[in-house]
Amino acid sequence: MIDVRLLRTDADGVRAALARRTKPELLEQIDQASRLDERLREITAERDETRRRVNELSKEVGQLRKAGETDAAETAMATSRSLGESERTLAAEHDTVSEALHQLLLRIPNVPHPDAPDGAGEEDNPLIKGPVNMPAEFPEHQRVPHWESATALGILDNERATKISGAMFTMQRGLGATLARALCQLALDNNADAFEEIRPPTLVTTATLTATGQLPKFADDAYAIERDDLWAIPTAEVPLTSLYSGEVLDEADLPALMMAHTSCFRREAGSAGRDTRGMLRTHEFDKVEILAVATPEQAPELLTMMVARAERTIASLGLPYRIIEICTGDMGQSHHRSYDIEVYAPGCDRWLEVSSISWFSDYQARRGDIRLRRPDKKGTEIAHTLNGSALAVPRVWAAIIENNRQADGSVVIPDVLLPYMRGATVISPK
RNA sequence: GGAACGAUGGCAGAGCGGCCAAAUGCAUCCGCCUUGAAAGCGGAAGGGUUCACGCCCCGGGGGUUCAAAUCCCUCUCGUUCCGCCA
Repeated sequence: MIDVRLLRTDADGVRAALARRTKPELLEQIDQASRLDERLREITAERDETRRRVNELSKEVGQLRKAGETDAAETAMATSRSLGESERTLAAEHDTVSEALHQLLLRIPNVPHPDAPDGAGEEDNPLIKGPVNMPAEFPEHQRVPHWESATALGILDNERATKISGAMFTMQRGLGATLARALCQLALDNNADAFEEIRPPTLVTTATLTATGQLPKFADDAYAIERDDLWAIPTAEVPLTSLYSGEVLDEADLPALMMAHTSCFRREAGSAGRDTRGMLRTHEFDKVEILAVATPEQAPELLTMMVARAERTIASLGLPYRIIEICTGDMGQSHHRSYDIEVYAPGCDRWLEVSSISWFSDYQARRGDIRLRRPDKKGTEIAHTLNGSALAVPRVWAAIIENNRQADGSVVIPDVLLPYMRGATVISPK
């Protein structure tokens, strides 16, 4: 949620910043929010003045009663009673306008960082680094899509996953399952020096899913368990961001760095038929997420640090990769600045997004009410949040299967994963 | 799932419907005292919103009343007991 006060003091600045997202309808929404805010302030002032008089009169009633002046007390009560009527009307109007403004603000995206590159969409995302580890050409045996080679190796059994749970669910078996878990372990171990490991719940309340920005706008993309009013998390970002919601953190305790390995659940509504093969897009997958709650000053450096950490893990696997920055037209609604790491998969001949690292400025923290207190300052301020995937399993798994495929059809396991593979060094055909 | 009790400031814990933003203790900060500290003494100190006056905040929501931390309803969470259970 953007700061309404910013809208008040610098409406033109907000307009200009959001115009960079190249969504014309946003500007209309901002104007509407400004109008609602103005109206809200008028009503609030009027309501508060009425309340002040009621409070005043009520005190008088008490004093008059005590003094035995019953008639005067009755008069004051009558006045207060009629004021109470108008107070109720004003309060109702206040609540209506306030709710309308709130709903509108929930849907207005974050302002992009001044240095975020301009652009209309995906095609304008600038390349920041790479390609790294990219061979001049790939031998024919690497040009096999993982859904074919992995199925042949017996480590991917999507046919049975579909039987059990329906389309777009996957299942790894044997060393394939071990490999998936090894990737998570690697990502956790690579970040354990700085990040506290958390094992959060994967079912969360509506309030929690709203705080991170998934609701109300993306309700169709999340699995809902209606009977209990719970939602399955699409990413560990959701519970981790809300870990400190409603709390005031001491500046000395920041940044709070957390990581978690969880299943992630996505309905992928609207993407039926796209990327449905193999492990490119699935309803349930494993991911290791890293996340920071920080002061505004700490945030830029943390963003760099988190990108570097995600990169280091990908690089250590020996996969061809590149880093791109997300331009204003392609940025997610909560993002302030954002980078993607992509891995090349020769079998499907595609760059696969395997990590997305973003700085949310105070957008999420305002929704989630995460604040910080400075030692010498009165009051509190809204914290900043950042998060990113340290490693998302399916696409990295797929890229390993394709990139490490040998001429005989076997797949060599990257060295950094060997400690987690129970002695296996290669996945061979049966 | 059933029953009883509970939820108040950083923590603990008072609080006859009006004198309650809220006692007291601990913790914190600033003085005094001391070579320095502890103890003792004196003082300061909640959050949100507003340019400000003010308004709002005693788990959330609703109600009664001129007036609610206080009464009523409801939800959530916690504790204890019973039941069920991997």
